[in-house]
Amino acid sequence: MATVTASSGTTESSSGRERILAAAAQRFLDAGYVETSLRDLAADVGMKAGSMYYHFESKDALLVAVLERGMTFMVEAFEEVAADHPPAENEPAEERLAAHVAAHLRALHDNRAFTAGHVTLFRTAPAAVRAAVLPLRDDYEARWTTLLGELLPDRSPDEVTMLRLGLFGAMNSSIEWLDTGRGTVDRFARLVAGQFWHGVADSTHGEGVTQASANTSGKGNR
Amino acid sequence: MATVTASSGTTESSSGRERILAAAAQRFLDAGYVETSLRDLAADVGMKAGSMYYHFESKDALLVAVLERGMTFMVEAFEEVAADHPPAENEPAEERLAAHVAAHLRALHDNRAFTAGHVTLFRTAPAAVRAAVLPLRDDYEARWTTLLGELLPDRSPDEVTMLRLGLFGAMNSSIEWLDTGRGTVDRFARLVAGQFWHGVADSTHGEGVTQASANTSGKGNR
DNA sequence: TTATCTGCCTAACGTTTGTTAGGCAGCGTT
DNA sequence: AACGCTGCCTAACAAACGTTAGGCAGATAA
Repeated sequence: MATVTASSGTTESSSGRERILAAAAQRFLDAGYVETSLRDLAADVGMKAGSMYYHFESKDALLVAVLERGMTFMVEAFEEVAADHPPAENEPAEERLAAHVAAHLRALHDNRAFTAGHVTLFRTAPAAVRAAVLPLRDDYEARWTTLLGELLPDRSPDEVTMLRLGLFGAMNSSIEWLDTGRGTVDRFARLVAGQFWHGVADSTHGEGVTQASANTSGKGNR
Repeated sequence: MATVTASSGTTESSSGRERILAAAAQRFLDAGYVETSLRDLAADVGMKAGSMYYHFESKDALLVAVLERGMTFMVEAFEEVAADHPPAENEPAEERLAAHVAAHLRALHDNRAFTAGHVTLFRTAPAAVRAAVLPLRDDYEARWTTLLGELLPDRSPDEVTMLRLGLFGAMNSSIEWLDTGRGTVDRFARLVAGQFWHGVADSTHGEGVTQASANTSGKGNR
């Protein structure tokens, strides 16, 4: 199986490559990987299909580049919050969790085009693509596992793992229904963090998530 | 846009149609919809590609049939539990929730091949396919919304909707990592139900979810 | 001026895809 | 015996796909 590389290359910024990357991310998100043709993609950026091979060695490499950037956004957002909420301080666990949940959701939705691929099309991506992106994903997941392990010292590692996967499922699935918008994302973040920590039976919910723009019927799916 | 029908037809049971349906469900789950070719699919059931058009009018109709069956499993499982846990009795809300969570996860994993499509490939399915399956989906979601509304009378409808979507995300994403097996699924169901209701800070977790066969590194993705 | 590199285009290639028209063996019914 | 239905096959179709080889205008450097 041929390896697929995509990271770096030259000085990173050339307008052509960047425009292809952005258009590809958007199309992969809207239509999926296989159903996106290089000809349509090229038309988006005012090129012809063959021309894109000057910037990317293959369609697979394009997907790898999109996914790598997406996961890089997530890792950077995590690191930023981790710096502000170090484990040493005796900050309440609930607040540390809330900060990380908010950061995850913000990074996810602010860079939706690049990050959503990890939710929607990583599973069925070509094997070579998955292999190329997996180290970055494992890295991010390991940070969360460590964090939750610190926050829940009396839970077994297996429980921590399953709780993390459940939390990821709750957060990441919002890609498919939560209307983008800072206020909305932050409100959902508070709801999820509060629910994850205190449960839903707790009557002391915050200021409330009213007027949330949830796509309640699913009919908005295009 | 041409409509796509698939439900019923004859007496339902003819070996040919049924074998195609099962093989298609499995292949769609493993490889995705577009990346599954009718020729490979036909080979699975010992046929040639053209022969399948005797049973299904198109590839899209095949996908519709798979998704319809999957959602039917879910609805039936819900109804079964709803009959045993009627709203009238003053059963603790926590127990009603736990029963429904367990039923959802069991139905999901016991019929994995048919149900998983709703998680993994509904979003990017052809528009005609989504339109054909959407009524069944809306029906199932409405049952859950009603249930959660009864269980959480002091939450706003918007909050209920978002909590449901979060719960669905946590449950449904397990399709991608939870090893099938009755014991495992039931243990995860108890963990999720307990976490959703009491939160993760509650120290009185049940007998514990040890030895859970979670695919912790994600490396198991094929 | 000449040479080199960047960035894109044209035109084609081989392959794979969903789909269809027509045929044919086996069976039960009349 | 003739008929019709079921269930599958063969062979081909047009369309779309990812990818490649070669070329060409413009800028930059020697």
